[in-house]
Amino acid sequence: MADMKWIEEMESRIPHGRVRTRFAPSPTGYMHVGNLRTALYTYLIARHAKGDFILRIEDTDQGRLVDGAVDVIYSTLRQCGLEHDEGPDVGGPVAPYVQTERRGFYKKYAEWLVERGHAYYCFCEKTQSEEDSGEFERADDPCRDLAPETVRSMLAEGRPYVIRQRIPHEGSTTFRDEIYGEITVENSTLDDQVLIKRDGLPTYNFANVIDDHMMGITHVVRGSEYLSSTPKYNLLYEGFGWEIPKYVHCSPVMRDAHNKMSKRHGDPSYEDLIADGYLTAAVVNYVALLGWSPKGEHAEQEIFTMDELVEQFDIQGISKSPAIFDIEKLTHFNSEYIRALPTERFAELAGPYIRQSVTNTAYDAAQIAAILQQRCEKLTDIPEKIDFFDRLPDYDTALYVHKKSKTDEPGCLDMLKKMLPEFEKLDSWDDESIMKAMTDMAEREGAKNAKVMWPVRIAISGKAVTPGGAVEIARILGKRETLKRICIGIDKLQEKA
RNA sequence: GGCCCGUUGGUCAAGAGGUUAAGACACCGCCCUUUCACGGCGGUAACAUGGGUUCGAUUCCCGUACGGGUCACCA
Repeated sequence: MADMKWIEEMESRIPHGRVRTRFAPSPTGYMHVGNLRTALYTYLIARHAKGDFILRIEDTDQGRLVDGAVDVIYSTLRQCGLEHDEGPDVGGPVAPYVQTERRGFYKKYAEWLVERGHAYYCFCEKTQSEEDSGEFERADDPCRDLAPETVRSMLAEGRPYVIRQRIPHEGSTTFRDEIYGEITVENSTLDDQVLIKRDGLPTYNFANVIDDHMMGITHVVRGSEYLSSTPKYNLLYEGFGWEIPKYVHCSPVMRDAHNKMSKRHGDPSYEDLIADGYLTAAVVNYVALLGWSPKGEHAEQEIFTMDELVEQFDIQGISKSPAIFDIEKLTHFNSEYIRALPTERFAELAGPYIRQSVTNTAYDAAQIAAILQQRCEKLTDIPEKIDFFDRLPDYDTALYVHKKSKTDEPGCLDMLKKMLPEFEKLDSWDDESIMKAMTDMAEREGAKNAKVMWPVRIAISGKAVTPGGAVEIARILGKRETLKRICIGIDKLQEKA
């Protein structure tokens, strides 16, 4: 007999009258980009409607259990600004929020569903070969129409059983997805899926329906792989006489035209991207636009704060077709975010990367950060861009000739020789003085500024491409080191000549 | 294979019967420039396909092709 008292008690706890969404990850130890996007959309739908965002942990797959995996979920959501209103850590009106702690709930609902005629006990023993060959067709299931007293006695005997959903043989089921619209399928294509397994635990599909209902979820947001099981969900809701939630099925995030993003194929997870030097805000912004686009006056906007996303997000803007993850476009977003950072904040983030290659603390990290910020696409680019500070430049590979021939090799040597005493003469070593020494020289020589600055840059950095120009680099290097490097450059060029 | 879904440039995408078919990334060119970058300007590049419906289809309908999903006592 179904425990109606308990069910009524549970039903009375369900919040009504507000939008409630849930993110229900399985704790795997990392956050897929696709999962992150689902979490984001789920969060945005709730917040946009001033509703509740709930975190539920689906940890029933003990085989996949990973230590500390739940903490990864908490910290990722926190970093991304997806704060939940209810969840295992903060509690809430429909606790518990961890599926293993809800173990006992499902069977009670399943028993009730049996009484309502939409599920039945099945005592069939299936061999593995029958299972594999699909020999047992749903329509054939002899338990579907067992007499009640037979069922009672078999139960009393302690015969093992599963509980199956009773799906009508005739007719069709129509459900509405907020993105895909109305979808109708023939009931004959649906099978009497197992709700409660032989071990008494629910199947994923059943647990989901029960949890979503018990938690008052109004918008079920999930991957499109669940589209084909949705008719069965609908039949379950109908069988219980419950209000059907709105479904929002999101197409997958792909690695290429054929495959989903996956850790297995070496595709980056959220934490991999962060380790690769991407900023959380850039990742979130990019991912938001991967499968969703704003409408109306904001249709052209690409950079969004979380508040703006909450304001603008609209289910109508979610795309039906899969989107391929494009690391180059993410990189573009990242450089936009890096450039927009307050200088102190960038210095803070860049510090560790700067020290990876500039170990000499005589060189001020803040000054180096200042020349880097506008020219850095991701944080991990930093060490290689500024490796010349610690190491003497490699003049043998340095380019002494500008690709557009603004300067030429003999001119370079000449110019370095001329600049050496000018720099030596300087009393103060600041941008203005260094610049003036060089522009004065250019003027005297009747040459373009580049004719002077190019060889100096090469001599002191050994690179054709540097963050900042000759002036900034000379300033940070200091007068002594700058002079030393120019002398070496002169020697090298003379050797070559 | 059955059922379901999808298909606009290389990628993300706008478009809602009549548009020179937006915009962004990437790429190319020019300008600016103290290199690169940034910025500015410009360029290459798309409606999978065949039939309808219509005065008119990227837009609506049907078929085909291609792609994806799903057909577990996994989640």
